Amino acid sequence: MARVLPDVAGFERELDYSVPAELAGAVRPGSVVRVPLQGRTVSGWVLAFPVQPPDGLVLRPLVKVMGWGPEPELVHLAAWAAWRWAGRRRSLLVTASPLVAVRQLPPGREQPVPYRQSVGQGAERDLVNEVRGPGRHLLRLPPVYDATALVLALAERGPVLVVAPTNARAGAGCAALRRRGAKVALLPGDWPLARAGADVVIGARSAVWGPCPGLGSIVVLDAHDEGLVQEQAPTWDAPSVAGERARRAGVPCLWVTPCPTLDLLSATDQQHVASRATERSGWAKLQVVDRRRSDPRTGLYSPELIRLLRNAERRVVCVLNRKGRALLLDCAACGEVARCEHCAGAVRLVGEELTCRRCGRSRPLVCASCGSDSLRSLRVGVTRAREQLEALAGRPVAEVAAVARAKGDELPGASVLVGTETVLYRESELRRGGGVGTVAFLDFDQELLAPRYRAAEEALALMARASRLVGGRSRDGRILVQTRVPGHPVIEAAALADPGRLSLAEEPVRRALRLPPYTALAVLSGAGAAELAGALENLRPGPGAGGRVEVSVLGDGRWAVRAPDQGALADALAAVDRPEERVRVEVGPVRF
DNA sequence: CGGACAAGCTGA
DNA sequence: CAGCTTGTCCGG
Repeated sequence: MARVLPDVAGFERELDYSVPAELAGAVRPGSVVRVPLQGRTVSGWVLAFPVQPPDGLVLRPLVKVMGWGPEPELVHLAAWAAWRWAGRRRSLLVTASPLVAVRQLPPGREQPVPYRQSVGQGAERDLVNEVRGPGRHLLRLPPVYDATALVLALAERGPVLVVAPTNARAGAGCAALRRRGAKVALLPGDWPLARAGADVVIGARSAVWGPCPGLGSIVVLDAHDEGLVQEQAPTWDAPSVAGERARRAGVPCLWVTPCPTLDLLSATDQQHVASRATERSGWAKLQVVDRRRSDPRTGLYSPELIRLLRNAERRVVCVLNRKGRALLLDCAACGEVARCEHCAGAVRLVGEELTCRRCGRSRPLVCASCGSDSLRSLRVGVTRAREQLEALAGRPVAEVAAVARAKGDELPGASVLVGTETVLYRESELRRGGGVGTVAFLDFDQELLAPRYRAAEEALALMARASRLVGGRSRDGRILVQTRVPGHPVIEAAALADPGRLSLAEEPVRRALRLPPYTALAVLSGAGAAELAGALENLRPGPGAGGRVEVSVLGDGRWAVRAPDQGALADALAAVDRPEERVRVEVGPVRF
C-alpha cells in the first residue's frame, strides 16, 4: 500500500491506499496519483511506498498514477518548510510538481552525466575552488556581474540549480548558458527535462523547489532580492529553502548578491568578497546632491539635476516613489494643510478633486478653512513631477508605468523618463532602447527614512539595481541622488562601492532593538489573528514550545510575534491550535 | 476543501 | 411536512 497526501486545500492528513498490481510499477515516493476521497477522486502525492498496511482497516485502491512528481528529498523538504513557515505542505508540493502531468521523461539520461568543459575563466575557477564543501557561502559580487562563467565552472562538479529573482533573469541566464553549450532546463516549462537530468536547472524563485537529480550545488542570484520571497502563506524565501536543501544534500549553497542583508550574513557559514577593484568597477559612480539647505517646496529639482536633464547625452531615468499628482497640498492664501472634512486625514489631488486617503471621500478643489481656490502641492507625485521636469529640462519627459500595459507596449522614446521605483524593473526594455546613462533619485530620503526596519537595506538594493541599469563605473554609469542625509550609511556604502559599511552601521541598531537576525519575527493578520495571538501569549515555555515568544499589537488588526530564533518561533506556532477564523501567518523576513 | 447528513427554519 | 438553509463532521 501507499501513504498519500491528498491535494486538498486545508487538508493535512495522510491517508493509506492499496496499490493495484498493474499500477505498482509506476508508483514511487513523490509520484502524483489520483485517489478516492469521500466519494470523489482527488489528486495527491505518494509520501511513502511501499508501507505496511495498518490492521483492521479496509483500504480503497489508488485510481490512477498521473506521473512523475517531486523527488523524495523534496517531499521531506516541504515538510520542513511547512514547519519553518507555519504553513501546510500542499502549496509547497504543488510548487515542486510539474504544471501538467508528466507520464514519461524525455529520453537521454535517467542518470545525470557530470558536465565537463574547459571554461578558462580564472577568477571564477578560483571562486569555485573556494566554495568546495557544503555550507552556505555568501558571494559578495558587484551589481554588474555576469554569473554565467561561475555557473559553468560549478557545473563541472555536478548539476547546478540556479534560482533567479525574476523569470526575465532566469530566461536570460538560460540563454547565455545554452550559448556556452550547457544542457539547461528552464523552469517551470522544462520540468520533465530537469527531472530527467540536466547540467543546469534554472528558474525564478519556485525553481528552488525544482527537480535536480544528482544535485551538485545551488546558486541563488541576487539573494537579497524581495522577488525571492513568496507573498502568499507559507511565506517561504528561496535563499533559506536553498540553504536547507543544499545542507540536506551535503552540497554547497551559493548566495550571490551585491548587497548582503544582515539576515543573509547571519545565516552564512563563509563569506567571499570580490576584490576591491572588481567591486568598485561594478558599482555606478554616485553623485550626491546635498539638499539640506534647499526649500522643501522646490527641493525636488536641484541645479545639478536640471543641468543633467538639459545636457545629458544618454537617457536619464528619474525615480520618484510617489504615484499620482499631488499627495499633500496647502492653501496659498492661509497656509492651512488641506484635510478631509469628515476624518481630518490628509487629502490628495485626484483629477480635479481632493480625495481623502483614509476614508476615500471627495470634495472640490477649495481650501476648507478660508475658501481660497489656490492650493499648492507640498509633495508632488510622478504625474506632476513629469510636467515640472519637462519645463525644467526643455525637452520631452515621459512617465513610465510599472509594467508594460500590453504586449509589445514599448517604453516611450523620450530621452528623459520618470516613474516610481518600478521603472528600474523594466531593465531589459530600457537596455534595448539604447540603455541608460544616469538614474536620478529625486527624493531618496523617502527610501532612506521609511518607517520599516529594513528600509536602509532596501534602499541600498535600489542603488544596486540602478547600478546594473547604468552599467557601473566600468561603463561610465552614473547615479544622481538628492538627499538631506548625505552622510547616511547607505549613501556611503554606494558611493564607496562597499556594502559592508551598511552592515556595520545596521548591526548594532538591530541588536539593540532586538530585530532580526537577532530575533525571529512573524506577523499575524486576518479575522482570527487576535485569537491566535492570545494562544501564543499563553503558551508555557517547555520542550515542545522551544522557548518563549512575545506577542505585541501592531494595530490595524495585525500582531507581531517575536522569538529568540526561527526554530523557537516555528515550534511555538506549531504548538498552538489554529482558530476557526482565517489567520494569515507571515514568518519573517517581514516588512514593517 | 467539499460532500453527507442532521438539525433548524419557513410557509402552506 | 416538503423544501430549503445552516452547521458539523470526516475522509484510508
